[in-house]
Amino acid sequence: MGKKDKDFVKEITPMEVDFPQWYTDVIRKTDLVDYSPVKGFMVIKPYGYALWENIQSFLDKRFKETGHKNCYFPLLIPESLLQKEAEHVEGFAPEVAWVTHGGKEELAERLCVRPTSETIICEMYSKWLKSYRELPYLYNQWCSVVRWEKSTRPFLRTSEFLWQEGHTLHETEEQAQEETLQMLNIYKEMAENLLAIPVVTGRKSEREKFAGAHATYTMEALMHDGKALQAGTSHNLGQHFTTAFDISFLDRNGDMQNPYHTSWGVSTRLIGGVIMVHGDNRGLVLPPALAPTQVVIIPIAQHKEGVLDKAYELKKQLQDAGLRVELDDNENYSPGWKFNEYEMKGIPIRIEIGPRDIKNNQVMAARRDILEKGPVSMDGLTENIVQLLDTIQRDMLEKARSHRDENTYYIDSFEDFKQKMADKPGFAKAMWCGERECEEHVKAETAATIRCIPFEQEDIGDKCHFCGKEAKHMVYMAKAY
RNA sequence: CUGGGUGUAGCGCAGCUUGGUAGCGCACCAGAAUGGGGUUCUGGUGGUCGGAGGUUCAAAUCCUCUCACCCAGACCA
Repeated sequence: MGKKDKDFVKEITPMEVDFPQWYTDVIRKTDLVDYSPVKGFMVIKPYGYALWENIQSFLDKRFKETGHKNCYFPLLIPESLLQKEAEHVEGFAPEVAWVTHGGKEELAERLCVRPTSETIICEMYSKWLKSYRELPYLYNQWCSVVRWEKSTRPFLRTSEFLWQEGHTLHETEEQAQEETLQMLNIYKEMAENLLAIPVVTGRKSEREKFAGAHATYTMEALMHDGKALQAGTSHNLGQHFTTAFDISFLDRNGDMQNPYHTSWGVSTRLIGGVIMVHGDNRGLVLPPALAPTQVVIIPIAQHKEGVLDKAYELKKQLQDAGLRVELDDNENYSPGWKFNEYEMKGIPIRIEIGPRDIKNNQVMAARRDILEKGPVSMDGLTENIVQLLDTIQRDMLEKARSHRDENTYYIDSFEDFKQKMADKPGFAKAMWCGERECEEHVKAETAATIRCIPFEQEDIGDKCHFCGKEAKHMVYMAKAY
């Protein structure tokens, strides 16, 4: 197997030099998005959208398997509805876009462009729900939301983003909690099995939780530069909204009661995560399960007798096995150009087929993740490629896990923490007193925040590593996107 | 919102100091040869210099105002 001599391409700034620039270069050169005329709003181009579609189909299937149904609620929400839950409006008001006119006439009541849909959905739920017999409500919607962000970056933070939001109602507190954790687990399964991104799961601190939630659970991933990305959240909303919106039902005892409520969502931000976890200096690296094209076939010296025929035959053979295959027979580009192009786009396997291979009853297959290439016999080729895709998927998850573990460390003091955050950002495991004041102090000094209070607690001390008071939880700390 | 920076062809840039009517590379189009790691040659298309106003015989270039975008903070999926 021959390894590449060059580990970069000229259009992409190496990530060691300037990670944010590397990110921007990658998304632009690989044709995932484009900037629109409106600041902060991105156009998702076909290649980028295909990634989202694959995330959608994975999740949509799991949502339906767990009894959820899709529906659609309106884009605009009357201001009065947004006001109903105090904590919620306080959290979202600063980033809401408002519609004030219909045509030339000023509206009697402003309408907000949804930043999330709890309020409008609860308003409708309160009209619908009558009896415990109807519960649980298990609804989800795929839509976009708008949050007027001050600074934006494609996929990671845009003023409008695509997501799904699930909104469920339950008879009991226990059922709501169970639902909240079930959905978080589905997200985790998706992150690891589809995106090949290992995640840490746990609960958010009071400061970091969703505005209006009883408790927020999160999955956090570590990016290549050592910063954390909140990759999905699931909220147990308790009765906060159902009380505020007067959603009630007659329970089994004939008493009026407010149901328990959850909401959960993941967004196109996940695509930014995939880029920053797996990408390298040659561009994107896509896990096979997610890749819109899993195998690209490049014919070599295609004008020569039989090359193209064989290439098309191969394409059909692989497609029949259920693989997503592309064949590039554009004569205007050299093979070398195509190699670079498809590597940049992160396609997991490249197959080269030329006169020499045909003579030897083989093809050349190159792995994008480790940039290795070698001959593979035509006999049993499909099985080998299917298996290779599987191996790549597994290896990518393992590689990301190793990277995360290598960049997760224990600290022994606040000084030590500051030092480590400055030298080599990553996840720091620390003991914390549980107080908001302490958390805010740490953030002001280090820009790092509590990413989560992990489900898997470790006892690494009695005292808070930041203020010295009695410790309540072990937490993951990091600088975040 | 605070601090810094940049606006000239689709992208990256030069020209501005010392005003004279716009140029280079890539991309794109046509043709030919090439084809196992960004192939070569030839010919071509495309902008009036972010916008407005001013100075001047003459403004990409000088002056004033304005808008947009980028980066770093603060705020956030």
